[in-house]
Amino acid sequence: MVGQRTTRQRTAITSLLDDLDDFRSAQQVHVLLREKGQDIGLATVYRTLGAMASAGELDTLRTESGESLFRRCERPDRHHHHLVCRTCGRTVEVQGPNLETMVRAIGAEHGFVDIEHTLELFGTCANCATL
Amino acid sequence: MVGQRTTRQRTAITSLLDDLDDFRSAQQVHVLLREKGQDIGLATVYRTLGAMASAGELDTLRTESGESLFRRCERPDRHHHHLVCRTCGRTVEVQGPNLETMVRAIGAEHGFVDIEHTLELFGTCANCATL
DNA sequence: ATCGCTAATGAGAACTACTCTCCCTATCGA
DNA sequence: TCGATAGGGAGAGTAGTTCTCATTAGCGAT
Repeated sequence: MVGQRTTRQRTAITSLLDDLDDFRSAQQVHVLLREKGQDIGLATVYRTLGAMASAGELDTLRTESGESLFRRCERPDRHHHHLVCRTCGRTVEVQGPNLETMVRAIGAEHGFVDIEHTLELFGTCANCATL
Repeated sequence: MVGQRTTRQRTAITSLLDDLDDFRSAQQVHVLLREKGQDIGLATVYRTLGAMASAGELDTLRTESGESLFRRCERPDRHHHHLVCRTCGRTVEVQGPNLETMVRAIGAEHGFVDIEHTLELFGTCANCATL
């Protein structure tokens, strides 16, 4: 639950995200909602996505151009990364089992504490590679 | 060589970058140049940094807030990542020896080919942690 | 040296992605 | 059903970056 009140807008946004598999920007979500007849303010879309993301209900990533993308989280419980097909956008959630410890080790080695990291993988999925 | 002509502005920017170790934003570079008496247009700073980056002369990364940072590349030859202090900006170039193979393995496991990845580490360096 | 082609610059407008302000609306516990 | 107040909408504001276009200046040819 993001906030205290269940509004038409929040219901529309969460149900749209439930129907989508891939990452979408706030702007795309806004347009998709409008196409479904749900005319929701852009600010509300940003607010809601931001709130859901920081509540751990959504995964986020940043495109090269600096846009934030959101997607319903499959494994909200644990830290994970994404393998995204650069052709069709298909996304797989992955975990490098050693990655987290490796990252911490690298940090410690250089005297850094409180390490955070971002890792995104981009590739071409089997399907798109054979086309 | 970024372009065809050696201008006062390009000389100033490259020599400033040579003297800096850490990542700086275009805006910071602009201010630093001004402080040195080199009054160079912000657009020129952006253009030059962008050109140098795509020529592989600079490393780039993006902060959480979406700002682009630039730094003279120490090892232009091989793929590496950065461990950046979120307080003072101190930067260490790191290589996860297993990381590259791990990444490829994860991709293969899901049938993805042609894997690229971005990994950045942010932390607090020993110096800033004790303040 | 100097000429002249045109790459490069600078000032400011424009653009993109996002956040904030402020007032109004609507949810939900009492 | 009431009313306190969380939430929403419109549009202004912001930060970072890119674009436009008139002007300047690098550099090969003369």
